[in-house]
Amino acid sequence: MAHSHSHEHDLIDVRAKLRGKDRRITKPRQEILELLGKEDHPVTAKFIHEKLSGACDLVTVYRSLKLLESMSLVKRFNFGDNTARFELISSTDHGHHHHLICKVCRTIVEIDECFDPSLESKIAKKHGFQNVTHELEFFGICSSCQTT
Amino acid sequence: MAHSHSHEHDLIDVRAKLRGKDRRITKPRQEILELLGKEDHPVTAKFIHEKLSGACDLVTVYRSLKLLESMSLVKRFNFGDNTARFELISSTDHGHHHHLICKVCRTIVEIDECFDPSLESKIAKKHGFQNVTHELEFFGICSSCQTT
DNA sequence: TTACTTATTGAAATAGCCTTGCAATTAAGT
DNA sequence: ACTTAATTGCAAGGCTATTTCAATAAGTAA
Repeated sequence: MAHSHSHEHDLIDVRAKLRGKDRRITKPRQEILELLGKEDHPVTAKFIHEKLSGACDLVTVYRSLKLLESMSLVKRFNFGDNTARFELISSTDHGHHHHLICKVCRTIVEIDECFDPSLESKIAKKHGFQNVTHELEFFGICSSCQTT
Repeated sequence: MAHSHSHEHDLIDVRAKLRGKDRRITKPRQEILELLGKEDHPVTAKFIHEKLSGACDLVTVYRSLKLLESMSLVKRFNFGDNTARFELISSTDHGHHHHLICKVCRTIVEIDECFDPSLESKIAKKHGFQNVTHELEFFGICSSCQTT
């Protein structure tokens, strides 16, 4: 999970990565990273902006997330509601995990299971693709939302 | 694939389904269904509107697609570029198949393979969810776009 | 066919997410 | 501190998709 290791360590990584790219460690970026470190599930830019309540502009949140994504520090998810969600990439699962989302209340559950990686390489080979990855999300109705 | 069975048969189904819902078989809806029947891959509302060149308004395309989706005649896909894509649900695979998308040129390849369904039921059971489905898309770099 | 009822359409306006342009600000190196 | 260039805030703009409402057309019944 995103919050399972120390934030200090993360920040050192970030500083190193930023320096190499001629970029700066700014207050908004630090705050966004810190917030993401505390969240268990992917969150929207709007959510981050509200939680940070005035610490920076919403535009800056978007820009920061885009930067952090390009640096592979943050992963972007799309749950089909036209709103991007972002999660800190954890060092344990390299950002690769999936979600189970309630179609009714939009509750998100983190999923560790995945299918056998041979499926991916098989597909890549069959169609001559390289660097094949996948996006997999599960949708259903959570126990609270079931009409029984 | 979407175009693998007769359009006439599809239209009979559509008529029956529409009648039961107190809805009407209009020219735009017929044209959209016909167009989708000819496409091999999911297409955007804008694409449909352009192909139909003035046959109806773009708003009508959106509305029709939403209706057809609610009737399980059309399936909506999301390839992460903030644009919904739509495909006719074929009677052969019940609309369940996946795609391999080139990250560079956005070429789409239809994929028949899928992981073992036991993974889905396992996840559903573990978290107390019902009616669990999944969205799975593969992304990579196609042979034409590889720098080698 | 004609008349009637109501779903559907087109056009313009609106909503929501996200991006861009530019002047003002601030981080980082010297 | 000084300098340089990245970054921010604000306003404006872009794009996908939805809503409103009067006009239109599909389906039904006479």
